[in-house]
Amino acid sequence: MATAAPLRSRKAQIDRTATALFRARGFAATSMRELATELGLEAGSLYSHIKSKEEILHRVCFGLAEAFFAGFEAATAATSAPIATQLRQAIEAHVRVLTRDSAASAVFLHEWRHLSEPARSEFLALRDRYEAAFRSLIQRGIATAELHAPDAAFATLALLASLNWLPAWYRPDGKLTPDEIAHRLADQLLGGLLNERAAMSQ
Amino acid sequence: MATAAPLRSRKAQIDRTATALFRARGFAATSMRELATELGLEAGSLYSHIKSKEEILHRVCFGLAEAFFAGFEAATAATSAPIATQLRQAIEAHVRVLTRDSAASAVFLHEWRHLSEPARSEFLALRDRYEAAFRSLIQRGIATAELHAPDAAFATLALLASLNWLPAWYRPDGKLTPDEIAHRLADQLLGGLLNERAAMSQ
DNA sequence: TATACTTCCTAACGCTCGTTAGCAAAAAAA
DNA sequence: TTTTTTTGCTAACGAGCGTTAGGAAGTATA
Repeated sequence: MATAAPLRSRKAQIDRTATALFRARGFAATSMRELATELGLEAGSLYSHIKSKEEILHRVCFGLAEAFFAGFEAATAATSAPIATQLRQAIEAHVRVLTRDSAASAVFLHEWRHLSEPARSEFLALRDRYEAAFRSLIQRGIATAELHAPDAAFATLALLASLNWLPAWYRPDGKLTPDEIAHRLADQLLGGLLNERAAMSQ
Repeated sequence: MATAAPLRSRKAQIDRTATALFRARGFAATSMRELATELGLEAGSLYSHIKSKEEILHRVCFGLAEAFFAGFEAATAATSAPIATQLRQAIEAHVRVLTRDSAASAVFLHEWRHLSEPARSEFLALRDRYEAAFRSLIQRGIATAELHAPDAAFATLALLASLNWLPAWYRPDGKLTPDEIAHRLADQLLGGLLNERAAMSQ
């Protein structure tokens, strides 16, 4: 019944469309009938491809978690590099994931609470691990005097906060490219953390 | 039928309880029956005090908007003060509103999309005005060379982003008082904006 | 005491929800 | 060509939703 060669599998199409709806209306306020209409289907037909509404949310949330971890690990793979450099690259990697799919990012950031147990707890554990990785990096930077902050945990939260607000205002057709945004954000956020001497080399 | 003197009006109790539920589960996923149970009532009884579910959301969102504006205007009333000082006080005022009622703040930040028109547009207009007020302050700071940033709009978004993530991690029983948090956040966020010379006087 | 107001109840309304069962047609594989 | 897989339909299920009508009991006011 499919007309031409589908660019992506039907399942992937459902995920993409659902992600956009979840972002715009929220998970709970998005109905399967709405999603089906958006895809030109009837509600029941969705279940030939997916198991449940929550399954979609699960895939989106855990898929993005994987992307964030992959970005961080690539950014900090060069363990001999200056901490400030690693942190800058981790920030830019984080921004790149956020901008590559800002709808999925918004869902990742706000809709995870609609996961039921045990997925919800698993998700939060992942998020904590990610946050801890950033914190550890900043702590090491403070220890080596490359960075300067009164409280590493506090600085980490403020840093991730700035980054994670991005999907709320980022527009793919805006005047700044994702890379420019990443660079500027890193500049501004590292500005408050860098030690004056180290700042010269950045 | 009321037992003792109610500390607050029933309506206010409903608002408070609903706010907590809206924050925890989201507006759409919170049912009136759930809210009623939390208050020891039946669902229908709520409607002796309120007109609709959305009316509660409306009150929370617009009430907080008012609080934010009041804080900003008080912080910037001394127009002859250095821009950096005004900005610091505006930041601290914002944080104080966020910490005074972090549940309502979280609802204000995330649940406004469930307002129906025209309330939704009115809300967004208010939010834009508030953001513009911050941006204007920063722009003037750049113009007088008190502040330093490549792009005022960008700096404003990053600044408010850091602040608005606060309700996500703030705990009233944490080790930092609201004032300490406000002060530290202001320190860290102004750090990236202050010109080096002006920084001495801060 | 009579009157009004506040507060809450029970019962039900029309509606939408996520999901399932059973079937059918097209596409792909054999 | 036969078989299997993919994709989609219609119809309906049980449940929960926000909300309302109408009544009753307690409290305050006159």
